[in-house]
Amino acid sequence: MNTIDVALICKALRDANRLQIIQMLSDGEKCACKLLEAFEITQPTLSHHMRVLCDCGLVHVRREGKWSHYSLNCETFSAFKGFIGGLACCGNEEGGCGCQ
Amino acid sequence: MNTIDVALICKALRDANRLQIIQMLSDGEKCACKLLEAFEITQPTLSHHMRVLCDCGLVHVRREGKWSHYSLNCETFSAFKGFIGGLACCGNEEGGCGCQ
DNA sequence: GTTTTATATTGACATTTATCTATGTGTTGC
DNA sequence: GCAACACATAGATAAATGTCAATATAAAAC
Repeated sequence: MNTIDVALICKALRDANRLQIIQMLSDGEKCACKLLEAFEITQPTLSHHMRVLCDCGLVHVRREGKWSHYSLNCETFSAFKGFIGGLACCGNEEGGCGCQ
Repeated sequence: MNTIDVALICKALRDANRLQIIQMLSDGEKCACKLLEAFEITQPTLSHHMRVLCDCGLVHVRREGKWSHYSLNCETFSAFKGFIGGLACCGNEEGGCGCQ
């Protein structure tokens, strides 16, 4: 997974509602109707959010009759977690680039 | 760290340039001039990006004379990694919400 | 077949945002 | 003090985006 892919996923997660959707899906597969109950948004807006989440590969949809069941796409999500988790952060306060 | 904070950070990381800046800072502290060399953007644009990264708490700036040295803010960044890493994803393909 | 139900698509609109040019601020060196 | 340097801020603009109302699609129920 490269920077572009990660940026696409972050772009999808920049919305607090979508982030909360991911949190809910992390608990297990949910259908659109259940997700809709949890938010103060209209149905088309939720549909739009789910499309964004699916487009970046973070979420998978399983259609069954008139229901749409959404779940996290493990492969993409794990790769994303790996990228973020792989970034170091501690022990780099001083003497980096050699300016001055 | 709650959903709002994480969404703010994702909002900051939604830009591929900023994500790459984080990647560079993950390697150690860098001054603005070194960062600028790595991108095809103007100085004010870089300054804007750094402000966004600082505002969400992800990056720390150390001013020294006329130089600005940027580094990852370990505390915020670790909390973010913890949030993302803590989201489960596997083994939830079936039977979630009880629809139907 | 008609109605209801679950979800998706379209089109519009206000807000946000990435980028630029121009300018300001603060520091260093002469 | 003055010029050069590193960086920040202000203002403008085009593009992206979250949201909604209206409508379409597609399955289920009758």
